[in-house]
Amino acid sequence: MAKAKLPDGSILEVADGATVADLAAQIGPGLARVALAAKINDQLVDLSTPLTGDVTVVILTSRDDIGLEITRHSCAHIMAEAICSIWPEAKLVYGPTVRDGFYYDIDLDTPIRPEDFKRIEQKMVEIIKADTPFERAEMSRDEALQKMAGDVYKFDNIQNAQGDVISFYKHGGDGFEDLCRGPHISRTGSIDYKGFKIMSVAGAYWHGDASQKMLQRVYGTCWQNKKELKGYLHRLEEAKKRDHRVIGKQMDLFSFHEEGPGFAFLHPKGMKVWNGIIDFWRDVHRRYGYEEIKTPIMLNESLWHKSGHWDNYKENMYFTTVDEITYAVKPMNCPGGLLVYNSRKHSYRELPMRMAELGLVHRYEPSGMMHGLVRVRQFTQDDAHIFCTPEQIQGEIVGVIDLLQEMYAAFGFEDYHVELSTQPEKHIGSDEVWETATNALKGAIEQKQMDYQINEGDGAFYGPKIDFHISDYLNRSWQLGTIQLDFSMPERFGLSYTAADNTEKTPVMIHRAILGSLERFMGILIEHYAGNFPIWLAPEQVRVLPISEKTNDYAGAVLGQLKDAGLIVSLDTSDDKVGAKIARAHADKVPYMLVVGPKEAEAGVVNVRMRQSTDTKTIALDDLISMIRQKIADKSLDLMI
RNA sequence: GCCAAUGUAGCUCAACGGUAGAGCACCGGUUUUGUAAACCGGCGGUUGAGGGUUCGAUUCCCUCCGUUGGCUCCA
Repeated sequence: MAKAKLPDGSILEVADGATVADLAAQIGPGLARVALAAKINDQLVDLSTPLTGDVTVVILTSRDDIGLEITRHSCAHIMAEAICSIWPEAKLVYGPTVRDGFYYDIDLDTPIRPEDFKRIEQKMVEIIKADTPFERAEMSRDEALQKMAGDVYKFDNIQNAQGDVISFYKHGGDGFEDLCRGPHISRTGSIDYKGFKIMSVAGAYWHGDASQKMLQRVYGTCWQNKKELKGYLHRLEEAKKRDHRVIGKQMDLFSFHEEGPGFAFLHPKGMKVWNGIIDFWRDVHRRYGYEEIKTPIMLNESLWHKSGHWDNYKENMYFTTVDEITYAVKPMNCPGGLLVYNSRKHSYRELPMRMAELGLVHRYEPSGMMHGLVRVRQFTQDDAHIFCTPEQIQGEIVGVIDLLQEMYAAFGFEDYHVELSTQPEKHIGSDEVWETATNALKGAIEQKQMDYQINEGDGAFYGPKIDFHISDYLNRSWQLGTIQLDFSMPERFGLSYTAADNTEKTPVMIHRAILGSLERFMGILIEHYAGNFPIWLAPEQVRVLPISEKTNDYAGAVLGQLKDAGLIVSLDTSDDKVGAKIARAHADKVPYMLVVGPKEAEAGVVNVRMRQSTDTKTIALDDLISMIRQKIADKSLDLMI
């Protein structure tokens, strides 16, 4: 007899060699029907796995995240079979699950087009309806290699596979078989044939290596049922509405033009948001002891030879020649900052020196890389370079993290993750210096009690770094802040300071950015707020809406007072009814709408309506002004008055 | 850059091998309006650019440019 301990603590005895499916049936016919796979002693297995001895068993259904993932993986196999049945020459490469679905990489010379999705889906429905079992077959690695000797992709997969036992799964009437670790659902019919959809096809290099063959990656999504699928498709539609490119157009914040691909044009309203961000940024940096500098956007090419950018970064740079002198448009601000440092001698008493720069940089990006404001060819970095002694490193890093946390909190970003990248193979500087520097970074993160992930060998060639990442609404991860230690530049540029013992020493240089690229940050902010900027950042804070022309004079007076109070305000004197004016103000995402008619004019008050609310409140204008000003000063995320 | 898709009025989208159409926006008029869109009229397009096929191309084909979704990269 085998003893199975279940999640509720109970122990069920089953005949030795009985399968998980048998166990599920013993627990109840309902469970048997929805069971997809199981965990035995925390190991994922198929329902057909026999039970022996004392084990803990968790039976997984599509309600479990893992159950759904297994379903998706099985769905990927079914799609692979469908594709192979349509294009027999297709070679399967690799088909994992991803968030919300799965993909399968396929080597096939005929392009798979969106028009083909329907017939692939139809074939998949047939396979699901045929309800054939997934059957696992195991063999040794050598046997598997021999079996797949003619298939470069599967042969490669087997070589990369972990463990000594290699498994294959078979399903379908034609005996479709694929190398796979498993587990899988027990029958193809367990998938709801209305619960999946093929989403897109894209190119993907084998092993993600641009020198390898471009494969076709077919993406699909799969859910418990039709309703869940529809919910997912609906969420995608909603996410599209939040896309900063869409909102940017709607709200007239910025635009792009063919004349300058990857160069953003900020419109008046976009500039209001931009200036709101940098006013705050300057205030914070002043408080944290930074000085601000500004360096030219192009500098003599020779400087970039000296800095090492010519050797390491030339492909991403723009150049221009005037009077036979070649200038490089700066892709980074550091060389300019170094020239500023070197413009006079420095004493140890001045350190740490924190020099900030909102530097406009240009980086040539391959055309396929560009994406709205978040991936551009020209952007403004909120850069700073800190020059300090080795002993000061950790304290400075902690200071940067403090500053960063204060800024992120003001924008309401709670969810970000930290990555520490360590010494890469190709690097400069001794192992000792790297260790000291890496420990300083680690020490600072630990001192701040932050969780972090280590990216071994992912540092820059000149030093280790810490990166701060956040996810946008479409779940793409973006790097915002970065703190990088640099051992290369101070030496290349012969930086020095006079130490207490009157010797000349080389300072340590820390590069850091908090928001990263202001353009990108603005894009992320737009999505984060869905265009509903908090009052302190809103490109239009208040709009006055007179009921009719008869109240235009009073509305004008209200407008004047709001302007005098320093608020960004406008007046809608169009010949529309107030309902239309309100609808338009909502579309423009204006935080406060002031409706004024004869009643308000008589009493000298305003009727306030807040964005995202249908409540209204009548209030004296002076009171409203002081409340709004308070909210701006507090950077309040709440509009309620 | 690579793979695929795509480009029609300021915006969102129709149509089609035979002279391009709607809604919103804009302009003019009527209305003087009370909390998410009053009514009437008008303006607006060498259909991304350039070639080719054709009696005829916005439609089919090619090249280029932009954009979108991915892949590598990174702020």
